Amino acid sequence: MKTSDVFELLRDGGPQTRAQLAESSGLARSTIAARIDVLLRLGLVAPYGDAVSTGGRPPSLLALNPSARVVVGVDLGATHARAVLADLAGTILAEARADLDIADGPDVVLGWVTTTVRSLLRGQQRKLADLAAIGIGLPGPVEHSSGRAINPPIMPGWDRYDVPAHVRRHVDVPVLIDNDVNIMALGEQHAHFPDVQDLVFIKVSTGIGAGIISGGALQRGAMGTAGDVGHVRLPGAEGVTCRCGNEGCLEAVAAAPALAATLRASGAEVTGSADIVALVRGGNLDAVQVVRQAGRDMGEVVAMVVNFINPSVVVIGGAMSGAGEHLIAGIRETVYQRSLPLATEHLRIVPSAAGEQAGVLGAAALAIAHVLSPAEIERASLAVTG
Amino acid sequence: MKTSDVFELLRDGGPQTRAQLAESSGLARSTIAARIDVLLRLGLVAPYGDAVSTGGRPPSLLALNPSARVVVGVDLGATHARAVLADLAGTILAEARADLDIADGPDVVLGWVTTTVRSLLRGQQRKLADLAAIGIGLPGPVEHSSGRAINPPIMPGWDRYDVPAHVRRHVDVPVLIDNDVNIMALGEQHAHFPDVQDLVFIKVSTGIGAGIISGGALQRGAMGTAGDVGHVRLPGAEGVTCRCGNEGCLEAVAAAPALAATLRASGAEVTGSADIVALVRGGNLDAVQVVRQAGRDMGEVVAMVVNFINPSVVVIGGAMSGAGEHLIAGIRETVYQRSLPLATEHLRIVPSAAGEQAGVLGAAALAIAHVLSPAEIERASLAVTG
DNA sequence: CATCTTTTGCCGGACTCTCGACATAAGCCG
DNA sequence: CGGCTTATGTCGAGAGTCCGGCAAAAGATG
Repeated sequence: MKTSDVFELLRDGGPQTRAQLAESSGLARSTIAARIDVLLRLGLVAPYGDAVSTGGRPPSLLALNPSARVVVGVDLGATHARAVLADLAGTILAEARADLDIADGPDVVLGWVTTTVRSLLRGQQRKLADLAAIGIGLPGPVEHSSGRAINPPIMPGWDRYDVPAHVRRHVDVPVLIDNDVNIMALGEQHAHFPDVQDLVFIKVSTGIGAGIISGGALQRGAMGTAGDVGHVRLPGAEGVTCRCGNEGCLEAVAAAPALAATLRASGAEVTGSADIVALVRGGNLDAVQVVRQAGRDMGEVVAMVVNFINPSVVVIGGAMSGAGEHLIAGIRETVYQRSLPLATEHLRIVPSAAGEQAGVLGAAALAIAHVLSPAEIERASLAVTG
Repeated sequence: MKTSDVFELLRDGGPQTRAQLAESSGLARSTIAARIDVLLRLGLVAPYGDAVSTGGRPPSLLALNPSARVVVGVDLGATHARAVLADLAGTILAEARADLDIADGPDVVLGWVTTTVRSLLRGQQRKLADLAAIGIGLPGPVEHSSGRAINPPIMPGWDRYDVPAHVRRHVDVPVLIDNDVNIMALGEQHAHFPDVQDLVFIKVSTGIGAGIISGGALQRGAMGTAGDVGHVRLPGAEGVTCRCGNEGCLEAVAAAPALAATLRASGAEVTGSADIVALVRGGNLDAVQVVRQAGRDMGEVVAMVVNFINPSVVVIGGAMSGAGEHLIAGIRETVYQRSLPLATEHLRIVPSAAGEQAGVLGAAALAIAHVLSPAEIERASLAVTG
């Protein structure tokens, strides 16, 4: 049983002919043909035109068929909900969003999710059977294995609520749940750093959190709460109290509310990260300075993260990342000063290329990873052959 | 091909009868018998006495046979070298150590290693063929896959030196190389926390470093330099310069040299961690206070690590850990104050139980993990059947 | 001591997997 | 257009795997 192996070859080897597959796998052409037949019947693989003939019958190229199935990725934030319909390559086919308060509780929010899943499918003339899985990101600590939020601070009514069960009652497909920052990390990796094994995504908005991909795998920690970088005590920030009850936290100094407060003190009218970003984009010097300083403060923590987990890419995302290079510049300034040369030698610190879509892309990636896992492929191929 | 699966069942299921194995694996008794036969011939499995009869012939219990093969674990420090001969359960059979300067270079140090391997084997009447692998820990950044040290600061002459090749020229067995703190983490996990998937080992002596086991796997980072926690900037330590060139580093405040300097300033005669530990053990109040404060300072960083990677166990080891509960108490004090409740709920912060042996135990564990990996088992069983 | 129960070793047969060969399809070339 | 080259589909044979049954072994039981 290893039709999944053939699939893997095709997946990360690009379009190939049967002969090439036989060559690189060591199996006989006839065996490969049988495997390919299964994958063709599953729709996971499709002909990809003919290659150039070398004098005889032209070989037919085979490639992964991204449109065989679709997945839905859902990104639930504190006050927004976003969903995409994506094919198996992660390409977005349709989008939806709503201003939805997570505090309205599972019934309301998941109700939106299930109706949106159906309407997205309808909008693309896709049948329910085409849907392979749903990935959902939640703004709080999540036990990935059970799909439940655990003591989430901003999600009243969600504590230990069985999200997959709820969704499956309405749409019976596998449902994968993870933390919102984790899926952003996944999304950025999937879409822009497919070959990077060690990536840290830092989300800056109301709070500051990190998603850690190390050794190629998402690191969730013992309780699923890994990635908290907002409450590191920052040198020089003594006396500033944070909503967590301690003082000197990074979040109390460099997250959006703190920057807004600073700017308000000098007369500007700002309430949230959007306003700050607007000011920076408008060239307001105060705002630029404040953001750059926030970058320096964050750099202190990023330097620590770089020393600790030694990623090859650090991605800065979240609402505040709209302030662009100023934030990144501040971060780089500190990181390259404070981190060890060996760790920064090949380090890239970049703004999120996926932007607001990082979350939904990651949720889709989570679903895709499930659907295309060897175990799932084997299960599916058994259903076709048997 | 799945004699390795049967082995796994036996490995983490404890002594079992063939019938039980057949039951839990779903295979037929005869198939299990064939697999067991191979494992018996390999020596990896051995009869483990008879179980109680239920009225007929008593079933024979089978269990992993730890003494089938042996491994050597080597822990190389800046000024010491330590090696153990261990069986496949990680039980130490014989030990050796020497005062050896790593700066003497690969030829001298690895010369000691190879001769020690042979003498350890001779001392236990073991043949060279009984040796299954060698694990070695080096005090610097290591590229695990190639077994080379990369730009190691305290290892002149070792940069990119091919350690496995050198060792294999004299003793032709697989040679696994890793960072010294990483193997300590492995050792502590293997010996005392076999079921823990998320463990951070913090070594405190001349420097401060961490070994990270997350999601059950050692996290080495992109360049193999993960785990550096010594050069985090500490709030309140501004102005103290560190050997790394920055200021305010944890290491410059809480590592052994800093503590020794503080104690010397108040008149005590101390040069290294051993002296400090002796003073603390002797009840010297100054020393106790200094160590406790060092604990608090470290706690600041440990709290950060706990928030970031969310381990279930933090182990404090290294020469300074001999100062015992005072150091740990200081760490706990800060961690439980600074870390998030969810992350500390089930967190244990404990002194290293393996102590000075953590390194060699971990090096042995690294070797054992290689020998007992499914791939290696399959390879070996092919050699027996074919 | 004879019989019964349960485990273990052995063996034939069924099943599956994989291979290589052969026939067919498809395009190139004179 | 017919022969040539190369790719693809089909099929039977061989190898290996796994299962179930049977006989022997080892101890319990009366």
